[in-house]
Amino acid sequence: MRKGVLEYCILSILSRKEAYASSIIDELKAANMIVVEGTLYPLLIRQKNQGLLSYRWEESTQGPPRKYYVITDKGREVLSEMDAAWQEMVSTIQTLRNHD
Amino acid sequence: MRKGVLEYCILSILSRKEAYASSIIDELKAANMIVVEGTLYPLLIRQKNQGLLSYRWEESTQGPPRKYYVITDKGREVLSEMDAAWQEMVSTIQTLRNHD
DNA sequence: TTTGAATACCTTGTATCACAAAGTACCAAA
DNA sequence: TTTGGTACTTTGTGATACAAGGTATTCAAA
Repeated sequence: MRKGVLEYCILSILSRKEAYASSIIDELKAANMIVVEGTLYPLLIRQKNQGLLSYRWEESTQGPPRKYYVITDKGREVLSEMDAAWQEMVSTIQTLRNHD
Repeated sequence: MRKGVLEYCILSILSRKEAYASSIIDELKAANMIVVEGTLYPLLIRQKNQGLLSYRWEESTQGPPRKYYVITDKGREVLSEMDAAWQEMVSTIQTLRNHD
């Protein structure tokens, strides 16, 4: 029953292109999903420690350097498992919800 | 970001007919959703304390008396809010997932 | 030159929640 | 009267999301 929707969203965003924390927060916000820094930073570190992400530093002209996260092959594997798990969850809820 | 999928499932099940904890677990299991007693009992108590559920005792021929939970009017209201929130979550994920 | 605003990263403390495990209690059949 | 099945409850632990605060860099304005 452990959900991990947020992890799913992060991997999903990073599967399209690399990004740094603040930009991920913006993208989530644009999708109506509120996440704060205190949630996201530890989560990125966790996913990196699990081998799902790597990162590189990049200078910015607008302030301090940015930590760009990149999804790994293992991250893509896990993402596709999460796709399946999410689809199953959606259809489970649908079953429960329309059961008569 | 706190979702409460499990709360949603419980209200959904109880919106069809009253039930006691063990039968709810069986129904969830039938829908491929594993939930254990130590999760469900506190959750039912929480929802009761929030006024979403009430309960009554009923004797059983098969063992100890059962605590049948019943959804309240407020519970039905919250359930319909959860319906909307769930639909929004599903479409948010879809947006993130298919964004290009 | 220093100050402040903007950007970005990180940490700490707290509350909640799902689970494992153990405990309590009732009943019927062997 | 003991055993097995059913049912409810509690306790302890780990994970996680959040609020709040802290550190550090850059640039522009005072």
